[in-house]
Amino acid sequence: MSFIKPRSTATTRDRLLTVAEVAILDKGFAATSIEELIAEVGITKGGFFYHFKDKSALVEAILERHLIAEEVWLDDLFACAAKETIEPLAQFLVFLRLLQDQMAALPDVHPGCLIAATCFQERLFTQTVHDLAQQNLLSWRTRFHARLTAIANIHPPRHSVDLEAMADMLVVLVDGAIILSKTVREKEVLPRQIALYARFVAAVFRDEG
Amino acid sequence: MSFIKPRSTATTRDRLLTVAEVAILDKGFAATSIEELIAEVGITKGGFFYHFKDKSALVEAILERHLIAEEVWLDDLFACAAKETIEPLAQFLVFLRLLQDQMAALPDVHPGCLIAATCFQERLFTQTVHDLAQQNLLSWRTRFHARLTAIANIHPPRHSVDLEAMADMLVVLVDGAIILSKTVREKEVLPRQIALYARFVAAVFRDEG
DNA sequence: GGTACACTGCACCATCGGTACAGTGATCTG
DNA sequence: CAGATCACTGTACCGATGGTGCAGTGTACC
Repeated sequence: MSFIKPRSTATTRDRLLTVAEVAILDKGFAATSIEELIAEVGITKGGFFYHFKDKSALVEAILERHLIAEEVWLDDLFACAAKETIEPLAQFLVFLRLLQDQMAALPDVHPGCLIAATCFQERLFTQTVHDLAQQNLLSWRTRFHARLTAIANIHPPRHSVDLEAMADMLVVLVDGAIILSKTVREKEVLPRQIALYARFVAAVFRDEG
Repeated sequence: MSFIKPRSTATTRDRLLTVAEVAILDKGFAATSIEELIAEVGITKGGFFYHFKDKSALVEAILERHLIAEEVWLDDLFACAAKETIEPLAQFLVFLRLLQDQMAALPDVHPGCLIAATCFQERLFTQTVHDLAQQNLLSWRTRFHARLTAIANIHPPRHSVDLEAMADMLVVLVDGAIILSKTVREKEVLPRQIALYARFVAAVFRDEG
């Protein structure tokens, strides 16, 4: 008596991804059961395994979607910053300001970071999942390293610094701040760390005065 | 036919803690089964539940032990730094150098952070576990905030900075760097971030010249 | 000699991830 | 309009794992 008509795959699969992403960030991967996900979406177990061959494949799909969305998000933020100024340092500082504002505007403590979550549960995930996580972080590194190099060409750094480490520092700060803010339950931690990073960047590159 | 004679509780319990800590850092909490732990230690399931009422109690005990050990470790590092100089800024920079060296000396990628691991698996642990994690991070904040305040009293900061955020920054960098280094599998990430933090501290407080 | 400690050994339960597969209504294709 | 394909349903079942309960047992301490 299936009075519920089949929905398009895209919709059901996407709803599954969204529901799972929220649940995993909220409770952790291991604490999120397939049964609870299908109950929320309104399908059966068979339906779940029709879309994903196992729980790890679900995480792969979430991560893939997340990676694309994050790239778009960062591109947008940089595009916004580019509207204000074309000067590389100023532009980067505007970008950081926008990032900080968005993090400050979150209603609650940041929901968490999928990449960090996968990193502490090594054996629960396939190699593909870890590869996607790696790809994600390296993309941040490359992106910011390019910006910093461009800045350094115009503003010779006052203190000799490792630009790659400085690029890494932003993603490191964001992930670390999420951990700290979740653990001590203070939502201000993340925007404050971004602000401090901006100070650092300014201190290194801003011309004397 | 119990030909294996009972060992003292302290020993068995402690061995359980050590084996579990290594396994959890290596594979994650969910992927670490009680069965595998007792096999390694050489006791039965009944023996395990004699010591810990459940898996979460095991993590509580590991965290409690870890907290104490970490305090001792940091105290030692500061004591070492204090032998070199009594000047607060120089002392803090020596401490950071020691921390960096120790992290650089690790044979492999840092094994991970228990606190971070618990933070992304919220529902798997009791409130006590989360409270212990919070206590641990707040202890870092307090410790470093006191140092930075002492430094700021002597060396008025060149750039106005949020000293609490700067104190948080160290623990944030360490946790974040562990995530990055584990994910991209580069062990240099952690010492490099500590070095960069030291640069930042120096840039903020070091007198002109 | 008695008691507490630190277990053993075994039986058993519920949950959960995962498999297998037959069937079914809606939709697309020629 | 027939037939194929899609997106599932429904059911039955399996193994691993966390966890319970409890009686018994060798050792150490008082």
